[in-house]
Amino acid sequence: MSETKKVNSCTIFKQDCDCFNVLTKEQMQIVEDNQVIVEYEKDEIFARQGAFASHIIVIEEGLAKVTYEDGHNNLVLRISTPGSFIGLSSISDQNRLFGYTAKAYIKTKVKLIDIGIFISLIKENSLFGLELLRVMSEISHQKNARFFGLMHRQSYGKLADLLLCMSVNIFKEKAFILPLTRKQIGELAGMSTESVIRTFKNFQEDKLISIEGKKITILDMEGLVKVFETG
Amino acid sequence: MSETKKVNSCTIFKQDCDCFNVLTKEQMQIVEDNQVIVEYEKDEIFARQGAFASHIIVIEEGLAKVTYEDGHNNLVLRISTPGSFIGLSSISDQNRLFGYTAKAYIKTKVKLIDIGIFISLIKENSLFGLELLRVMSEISHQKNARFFGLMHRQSYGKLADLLLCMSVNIFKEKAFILPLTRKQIGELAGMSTESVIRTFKNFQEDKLISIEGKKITILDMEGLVKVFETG
DNA sequence: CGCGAGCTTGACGTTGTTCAACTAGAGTGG
DNA sequence: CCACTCTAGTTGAACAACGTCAAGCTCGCG
Repeated sequence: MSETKKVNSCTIFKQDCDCFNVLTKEQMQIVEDNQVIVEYEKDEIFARQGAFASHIIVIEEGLAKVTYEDGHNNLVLRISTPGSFIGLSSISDQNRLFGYTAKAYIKTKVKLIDIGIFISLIKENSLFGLELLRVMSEISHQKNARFFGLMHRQSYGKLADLLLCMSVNIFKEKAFILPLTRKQIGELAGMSTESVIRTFKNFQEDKLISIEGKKITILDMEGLVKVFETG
Repeated sequence: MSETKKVNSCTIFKQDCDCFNVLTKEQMQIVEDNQVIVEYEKDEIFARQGAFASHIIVIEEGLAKVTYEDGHNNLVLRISTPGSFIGLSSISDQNRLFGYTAKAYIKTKVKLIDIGIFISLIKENSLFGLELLRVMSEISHQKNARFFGLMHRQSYGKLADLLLCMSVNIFKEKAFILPLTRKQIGELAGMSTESVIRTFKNFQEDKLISIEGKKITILDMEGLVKVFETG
């Protein structure tokens, strides 16, 4: 009853959308004629909060983090994996500014689509707009779940959540190489670097996971789920 | 530099949208022929997370809270004031379920629009869809700012934020009657009832505000802003 | 008049941050 | 090839902010 779903609350999800499928052949051609593929290196910023959003960005390959900042602190809104959009929410900003910053965790290839063209496609093809509404809605749900987790869970639960999400949603393996530093993991889970380390240590002592450098192996999936649910 | 904007981070904002203005006279007529006005009493729930969203809801009068729940805990996503939509994100959910719960803080009048009709309007009129994208985008920005605040501020800052937002965005007065219990204020600001009380007490001792029952008067706006910025 | 919800206060415990020190490994340049 | 440095990771100790608990209080209402 109280458990509506077993969804985990991370916002690191693969969001494949059919948006472009609803375009006509001609419209698709317009997109293809006006898109640019760019590759960014690790740690490069390819969308900066407050800057003019001249393009809609679609991640092709790689991994990026999307953060909201204010100079002192920053909050990771989500992780973007191939297929996800960056800058959708700028479509409607009257100034067309990015509402957040996107930075490559690893070498990341993105597709840039001119925002003017993108908007004209929305105006021409209402189904395209509807699909985009679907995407934004999905992002919104994910964000709600993510923030719910960040607010109401404590470190054990948050970190278990993150590991489960990485394993289940991103890598689809029980063992995976996490290309993030402890610090980055910390900001993702909303906790300090030290707490991440200590919690990892406890997880290892409890035989839930094993860690060798950046390689994390989930030894006891059920146990970790239990921590996620109760922590 | 580091202060990009002076925006306060609450998600209790008035979100008036021109969505319906882009409809043709005929389309507007369809909306009007298919809308129902309903009034809910204080504490009544008019949208329940996980339930079928048969209608899009527009707040006409009153004040409501939108929460994300999981049985044990709940997280206030935003406060809805007249003009705001509830259920927009269900448009695109394939099951058309509400992603959150909406509950009236006070007597609240809402307009219900059949979701099927709403969607057909989006399909017919791409400008309508674009406007809705604009709204969702706005909600998204507000949510980012809100959670940024909830995550990175401590109780003083969060409560100062809330009071400023109430005063500036909702009531547009330095003195206003907050129709919420301490507990409700607490869940809004992400803190315990007791912490709300203690913080209020401190604010009064510092001559920032005065409180008589539910009536709150901001005595020192600048001081409160300072607390908001530094706390 | 008495009940109960909301409010207030104090004491206490705990989580998790912060700080500081130390280690390990990866580059770098003489 | 060996200091030298820099980053990332690790550990311990101290501390602070908050939540929790428990107890009284107050006020509105039946």
